[in-house]
Amino acid sequence: MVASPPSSNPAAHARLADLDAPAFSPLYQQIKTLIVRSLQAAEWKPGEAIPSEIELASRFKVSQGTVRKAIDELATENLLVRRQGKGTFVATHAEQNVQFRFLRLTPDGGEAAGAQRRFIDCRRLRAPSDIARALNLKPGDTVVQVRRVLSFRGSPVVLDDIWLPGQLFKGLTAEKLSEYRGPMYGLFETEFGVRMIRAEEKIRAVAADDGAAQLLDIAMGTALLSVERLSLTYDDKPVELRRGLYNTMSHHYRNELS
Amino acid sequence: MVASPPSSNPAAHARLADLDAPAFSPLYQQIKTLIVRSLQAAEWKPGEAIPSEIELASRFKVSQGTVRKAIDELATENLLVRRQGKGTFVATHAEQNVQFRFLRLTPDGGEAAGAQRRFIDCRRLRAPSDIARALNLKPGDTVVQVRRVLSFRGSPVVLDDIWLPGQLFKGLTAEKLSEYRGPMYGLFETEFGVRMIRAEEKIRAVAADDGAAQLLDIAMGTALLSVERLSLTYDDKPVELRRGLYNTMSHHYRNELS
DNA sequence: GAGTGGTCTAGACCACTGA
DNA sequence: CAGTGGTCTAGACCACTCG
Repeated sequence: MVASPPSSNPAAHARLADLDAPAFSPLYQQIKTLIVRSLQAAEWKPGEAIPSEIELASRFKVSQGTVRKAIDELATENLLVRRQGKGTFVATHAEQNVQFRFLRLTPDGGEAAGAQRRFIDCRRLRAPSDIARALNLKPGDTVVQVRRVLSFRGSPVVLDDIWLPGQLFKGLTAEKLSEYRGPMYGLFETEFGVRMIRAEEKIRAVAADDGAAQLLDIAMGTALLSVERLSLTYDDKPVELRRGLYNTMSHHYRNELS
Repeated sequence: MVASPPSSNPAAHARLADLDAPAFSPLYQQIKTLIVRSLQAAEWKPGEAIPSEIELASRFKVSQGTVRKAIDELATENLLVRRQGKGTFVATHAEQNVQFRFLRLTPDGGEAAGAQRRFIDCRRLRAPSDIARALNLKPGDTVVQVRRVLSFRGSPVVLDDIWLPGQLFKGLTAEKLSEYRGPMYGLFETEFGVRMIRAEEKIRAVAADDGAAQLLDIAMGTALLSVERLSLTYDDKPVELRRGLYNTMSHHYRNELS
């Protein structure tokens, strides 16, 4: 792999000497990078199987163990999913079992129920400066703004305002959003080829303003959770900014620390 | 290790046949369990080095690779910390660099500053029923309750109410809390031998009541983040319940999703 | 230089899946 | 049954730390 002589063991670290003064990078890291590139180039699509470890090992001219270590890390980063006996698959948001992978809201009682979605708005506009900055766009670039409400057992609980780079989401309409079954990020994958890899959230407590109060069917001034999410795709490129208001009367945001 | 013949490779899986109908458990999992037991028994204390991989391998009669895999997982679970060239160490809260490992509050500007602590109260009492339930205590067991305020740059930001099982925290006083330099969990480790391994948080938005408003120097009714944390030690045994109120005017709770 | 963790290989065998 | 990932071993060598 990567300009390495075809010989065996000792060659692995020889790469170090080839270059000027590069940071040393283990083989399995380089393999990781190559695999991510293939994912990025959609050589294998979400939900599909990638080549077997043995095949990848022979392709990259390294041992199976090295490929294993690379895949192991990609699996713990949730980019890949291993299934014993079947293969290794590209992770996807478009599956039932991983629904709401990014939604940390849980009913106080315990059992998570399905959500009803209602799309209030979907329009294209020039990005406000704060949005543009967060999404790494030039001022004046167009963004798609989506506004929606999530309800559980008939009660509105979440009000989301979502901004997406217009460049990447050409042809996104309220109709498409409404028609699609499954999580929104699934639609983004299949329709626009945009995969959300990870996200950073900033959480605050705020008082409901008039508009939020009406849409969430609560009194103005009610304390709400404000969740600002920046979603990133490969190479940590930001592709979604989302501002959510959560009514936490009968739900809570759960988090695990370790 | 574990009733295994001293022979080499094929013996590893023989354990499967030894027992009735046990769930198959890989060797490295069993090693993990043994290491955790030693941690639990304080055979190695927080901050200390555990034996080298080679030594553990010979002790458990397995290969170094198997020990490595066990330690790898314990390291990603933050029970151990690897330091190349030096050894593997028992993770600890009593260190500068991991201060606030469990406090996800960040100033909006960016730079995290040191916190000033002020202890308002530290008393022993019979556990209220909800506290007892959460901590897995019998009704009527005594708990230690601590109330404190954290300030940043002179402004009060966090009001914490903390409940601890009285059984485990004999002799905990406001004075000890005030005197101790470093994070509270560091004191718990060194003074009481209680190690916080992981925690679950439930987050809500609430309105400040009179008492909280005064202590946090804000108007009554201000929206606050309510963070209820249940901290667990080995074997997922709950050892702390904490109810925090965070003023998020100039700070936010940050979270990473993946 | 000795001792530690980190990387890499090669090969054996086990567990699971699906044709 | 063949093919996949999962476990385990043994041995070599590299990178880092510290005396």
